[in-house]
Amino acid sequence: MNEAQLAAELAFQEGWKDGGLEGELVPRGPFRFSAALAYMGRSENECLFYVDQDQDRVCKWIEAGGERVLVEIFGGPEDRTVRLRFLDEAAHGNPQTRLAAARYVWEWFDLGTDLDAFYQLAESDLLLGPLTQRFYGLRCIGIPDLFEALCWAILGQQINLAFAYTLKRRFVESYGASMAWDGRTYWTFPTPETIAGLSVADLTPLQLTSKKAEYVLETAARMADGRLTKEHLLSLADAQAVERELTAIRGIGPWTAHYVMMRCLRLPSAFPAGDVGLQNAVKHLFGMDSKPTPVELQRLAAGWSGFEAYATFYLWRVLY
DNA sequence: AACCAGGCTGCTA
DNA sequence: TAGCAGCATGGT
Repeated sequence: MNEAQLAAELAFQEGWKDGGLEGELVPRGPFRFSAALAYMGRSENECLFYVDQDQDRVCKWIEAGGERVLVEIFGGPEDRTVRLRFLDEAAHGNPQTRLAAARYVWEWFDLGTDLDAFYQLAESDLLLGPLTQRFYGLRCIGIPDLFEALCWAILGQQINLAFAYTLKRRFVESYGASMAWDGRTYWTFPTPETIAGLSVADLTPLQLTSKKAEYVLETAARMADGRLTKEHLLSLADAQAVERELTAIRGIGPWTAHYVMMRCLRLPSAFPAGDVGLQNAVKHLFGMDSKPTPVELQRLAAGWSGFEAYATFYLWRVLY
């Protein structure tokens, strides 16, 4: 573990209050649980967690520490913290399981990042300033599992988000694990081992293109045999090295690499410059009559140095 | 009913 | 190095 990772682990341990059947995560810096919930409820078709807008909570069957636990996640006092309630018995006598699940949620909600520095930068930015007020306390909701992050990005290439969610649902419901609770079915994302054992013909019926099927299979094979791991990517020296490593894989281009760096590896300078959504957000906010080019976007982003990932997430939030 | 969608590969010049 | 066709299908 390097210095930054050690600091992050210490921050988590400070923020996690285990109370047995329930627990609380206290984030660093500005945070509003409702901002996270609003983002997470953007698709009715989400299959990996269930957002209950009426009751202000999200439920997920979390895979952590070698076990799976069903967790209810809701806001704490004044919307400022995240509370966890462990619903099934797996976690009840097991502090290690609770710790692992809490660590997952901490990472998922990016609770270790202090937004103050980003907000300070945004204050003098024409584009970001208003957004940080509009979405105050919003964290970059992530995808802690590397295989899930890569697959989601690959599935979502060059199609609209609604269809991407449909593809993900078919993929998960075909090859993931499930459990039923309170009249609802909860799913975990398929493992690389499971997917690596498939062929293109198993995936095209889900309406993946044959190319996407190949990309997903290749990614699964690399993760199943250990050539590709999150730990290794995190150990690399800089973002460029990570991008090189990821784009060496067929089907993973700069957009997918940066998407994963942003939502899974949490590299603050990750920036999917060619992203259509990003272009549309900027076009919309500036009232332009055509989309900015990637070069124009890069010019804009020059002022966001070190915070490109958060800038991107806040810009995306405008659209959905 | 065109046109677009949170791109990538592989081929040209 | 830069440009571009092809992919291939659902949403709006």
